[in-house]
Amino acid sequence: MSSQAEVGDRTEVDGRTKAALKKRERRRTTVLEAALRVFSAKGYHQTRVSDIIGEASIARGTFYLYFDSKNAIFLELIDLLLERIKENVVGVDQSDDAPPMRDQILVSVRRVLGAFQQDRPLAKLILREAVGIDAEVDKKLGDFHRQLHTWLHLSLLNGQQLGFVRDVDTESVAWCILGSVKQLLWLVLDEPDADLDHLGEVLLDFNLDGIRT
Amino acid sequence: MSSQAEVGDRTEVDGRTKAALKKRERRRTTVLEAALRVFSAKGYHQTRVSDIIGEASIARGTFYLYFDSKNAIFLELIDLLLERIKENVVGVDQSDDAPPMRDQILVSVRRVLGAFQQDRPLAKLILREAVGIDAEVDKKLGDFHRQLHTWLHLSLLNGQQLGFVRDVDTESVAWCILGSVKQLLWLVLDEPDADLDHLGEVLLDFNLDGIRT
Amino acid sequence: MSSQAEVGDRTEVDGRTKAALKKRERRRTTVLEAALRVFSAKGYHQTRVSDIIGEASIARGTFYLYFDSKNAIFLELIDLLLERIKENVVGVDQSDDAPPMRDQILVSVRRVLGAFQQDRPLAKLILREAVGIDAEVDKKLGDFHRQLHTWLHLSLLNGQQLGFVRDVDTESVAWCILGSVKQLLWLVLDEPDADLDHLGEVLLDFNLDGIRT
Amino acid sequence: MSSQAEVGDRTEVDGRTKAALKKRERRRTTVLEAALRVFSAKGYHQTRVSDIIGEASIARGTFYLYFDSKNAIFLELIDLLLERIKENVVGVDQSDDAPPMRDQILVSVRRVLGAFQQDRPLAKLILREAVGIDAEVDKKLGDFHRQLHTWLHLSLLNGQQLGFVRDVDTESVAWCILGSVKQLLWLVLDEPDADLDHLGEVLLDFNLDGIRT
DNA sequence: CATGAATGAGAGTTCATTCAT
DNA sequence: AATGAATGAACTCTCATTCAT
Repeated sequence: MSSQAEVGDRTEVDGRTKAALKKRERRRTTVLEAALRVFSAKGYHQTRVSDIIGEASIARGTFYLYFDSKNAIFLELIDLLLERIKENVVGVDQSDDAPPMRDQILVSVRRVLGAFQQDRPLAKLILREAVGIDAEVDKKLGDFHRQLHTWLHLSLLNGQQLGFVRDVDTESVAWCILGSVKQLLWLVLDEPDADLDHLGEVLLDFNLDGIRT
Repeated sequence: MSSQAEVGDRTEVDGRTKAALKKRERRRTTVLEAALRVFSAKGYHQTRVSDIIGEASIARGTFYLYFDSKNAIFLELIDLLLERIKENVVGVDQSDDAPPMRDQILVSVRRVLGAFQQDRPLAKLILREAVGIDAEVDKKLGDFHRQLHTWLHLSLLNGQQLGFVRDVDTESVAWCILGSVKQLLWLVLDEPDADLDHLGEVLLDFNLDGIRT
Repeated sequence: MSSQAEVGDRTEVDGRTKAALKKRERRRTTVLEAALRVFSAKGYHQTRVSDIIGEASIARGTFYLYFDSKNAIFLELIDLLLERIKENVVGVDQSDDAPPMRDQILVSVRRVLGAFQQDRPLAKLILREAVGIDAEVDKKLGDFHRQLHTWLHLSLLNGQQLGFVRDVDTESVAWCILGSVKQLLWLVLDEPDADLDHLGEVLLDFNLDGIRT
Repeated sequence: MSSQAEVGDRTEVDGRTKAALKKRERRRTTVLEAALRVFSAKGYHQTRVSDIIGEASIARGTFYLYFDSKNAIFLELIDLLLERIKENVVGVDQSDDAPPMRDQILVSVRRVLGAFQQDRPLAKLILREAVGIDAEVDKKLGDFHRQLHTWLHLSLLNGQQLGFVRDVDTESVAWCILGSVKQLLWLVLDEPDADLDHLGEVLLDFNLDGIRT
C-alpha cells in the first residue's frame, strides 16, 4: 500500500510525466522553429539571442533551459536540416536492375528542389549563412558535401558499368554536377514561383548531354 | 588631367604633394594586403581590427585614417578582387568570326582557375567568407554572379545562332555552368597541387557533352 | 503546551498533524544536512541552490518551501553550528571551588578540538567560508567571537583573583588565547590524523607558560 | 638623415614614451587603489566591476586595458599586500650574535601591527575577505601563512639552541604564536585608536611567559 | 599624419527565485 | 506539500570606433 502510494507520483509516468515530456518537446520545437526563422532572415552573426527569444516569446533563461548556447542551437538546426535533405536524396535505388537512371535522378532532383522550395528558411541557412561561422559547422557542411559527392560518384561509376555513362573523370564530374545542382537551388531561393519541374528537367538534360549540338 | 583635379586642393609644390600621395597610396595598399591575408585566413567575423593593424604594423588610429570601418575595407577588398576576376573572364572574344568557342572558353576557364589558384586568399574570401556578412557585400556578390551569368547566357545564345549549341533553356543552363565552375574552384582551394589543365578540360567536356554515352 | 500552541491552527486529528510536523521537520533536517555538506565542500559562493537540492534529492520549489533563500539556510546553519560549539565550551565550571583551571580548560580545549575534528564540514564552514559573505553572518560570527572572548576574559580575571594568573592585560591576552586556539583548529582541518591530545597540551602549556626558558 | 628622421619618433623613447609609460603606470595604480578601496569596503563578491570603474572614474573597457579580469586585479592586490607585509617581517636578524630576540621581535611585531593599522583596507582584505574566493588566492594565502610559520619555527629553534626558548613542540607553538598575532591584528582593524605599543608588549609577554603566575 | 589610450554600447550567459500544475 | 519549468535582472567581458596628444 504505502509503496503504491509512494510510487503514486511515478505511476503517472505514463500520464503527467509523459505529457510533460511531450510539452517539453513541443516547446523545444517552438524555439527551434523560431531560431530557424530568425537565423535564416538575419544570418547567424546578425542574430542575437534576444531575437530568438523574442520570436519564440520566451524568457532569456528559458532559452538556456533548452539549448546550451546560441552556437548549440544553430548546430542542432544544421543537423536537422541536413538530415531532412539526405532523406530526400538517399531514396534512390542503385541496384543493377533498377529503373533507368535518368528517371530515378529526375525524381530525386525534383524532390530535393521541392524540399528546398518548401522550406526556404532551411535552405537559405544551409546554402548562404552557414559557411565560415564555426569550425564545427564547417565540418558538418563539408562532410555533407562529401557524402553527396560520394553518392554521385558511385552513381556515375555504376552508370559507366551499365554503359549509360561515357568515359569521363567521374570524380571531377561528380563535383560539377553537385555544383550545378547547388547553383539552381540557390536560384530557387530567390524565385518562389520557379517552375521546378522544368528546372529539374533542364538540370538533368544539361548534365546528361551538355550543351553541344 | 584627373591627377591635376585630384591634387587641386593643394597648391603647394607639386613634387611634395605627389610624393605624399604616393606614400599614402602605398600605405593603403599595405593595409589592404594585410587585411586580405587576415580576412582570408580567419574569415571576416573572426578577424579583429587588431589583427589587421598588427599584420600591417600600423597603429589603431592609422587604420581609420585610411578606411572608414572594418566593413568598408572588406567591401573595398571584395571590389578589388571581383575586378581582378572580371579581367580574366571578359577578355573573351564574342564576335561572330572568333575562334572556336571551345578553345576560347577553355582558355578563359584555365585563366580563371589559375587566377584563383595563384591568389588563394582572394579566392577563399570570395567563395567562402563573403556570404552573409552584410547586405552590401551580398549585393556586390550577387551582382557579380549576375554579370557572370549574363556573359555565359549571351555566349550560349551566340552559340545557338552559330549552331554550336543545341536548343536548351539557355538561361538556366548558364546557371548550371556557373555552378559547376564555382564548385571546381571551391575544390581547388583545398588542393593546391590540383592539375588545373586537366580540370579545365573535364569541366569543358562535361559542360559541352554531359555524361551520356 | 508549546506544541499545542503551534498546532493550534489545525483542529484536525492530532495524530495526523503531529506526524506531518515530524515529517516536515525530518525533511528540513535532511536539507540542512545536505546544505552543510555542499557549503563546506564548495564554499558559500561556489554553491548553487541546484547543488543543495541535488544533494538533498528534492525539487527546486521544495527548497523554498522550507527556507526563504540560499542566504537564509546558510544563516540557519551557522546558528546551529555555533550553538553546538558553545555547548562544548560553556560546560566549564567557573565557580570558586572548581577543579584546577588547567585541568578544566584542558578538558574544554580537547572537547572543542575534538568537536571540530569530528565535524569537519561544520568547522570548515565557520572558520573558512563564513567570513565576508554577508553583514548578518559577519555579525553572528563577530558576536560569537565576542562571547568566547568574554568567557576567556572572565576566566582570566577569575584566575587572577585565585592567584593562578599573573598580572596581565586580561582583555588583550584573552584575544591572544582565542587566536592561538583558532589557528590550531584551522590546522586540524587539514590534518585529519592530528594528535589532538598532544595538541591540546601544547596549546595549554603555551598559553600558560609561554616559550621562555 | 632619413634614418635619423625615421628613428625620430623613437628617439623620444626617453621623452614621450617614458612619460607615457609613467602615465600608464600612474593610471594602473589609480585603478589598483580604487579596487583596493572597493574590495575592502564591500568584499570581493559584493564588488562589481562597475564599482571599481566608478571609483576609479574610468570607462568599462579601460579597466580591461589594465587588468585581465576582476579576479586578476584582486590577485595582484593580494600579491602586492603580502609583499608589503613580508618586508616588515623579514627584516629581523637571526644570526647568533644578534640583539636579544625579545627586542627584535618586539620591533617586528610593532612594525606589522603598525603596517596593518596604517593600511586598513589592505588588512581587511587579507584577513577577512580573501578566504574562499578562489583556489589561487587560497593558495597564495596558504603559502604566505606557511612562510610566516616557517620563519617563526626557525626562530624558535634558534632560540632553543641559544637557551632562550624552553623545550616545547616548536612547530605547534609557532602556529599558536601566529594565531595570537593574527587575532590581535584582526582586533586592530576595528579599533583605529588602539595603543599599538601596548598591544605589542602584551603580545610579546604573553607569548614569552604565558599567563601563569 | 600617426599614435594608442580611452570609450561604452552591447553581447552571451548564469542562477536565485517564482508560480502554475 | 511537492514539483520543475519559467523567469529576468544582473553579471563579466569584447571590440569597433574616437580623440587628445
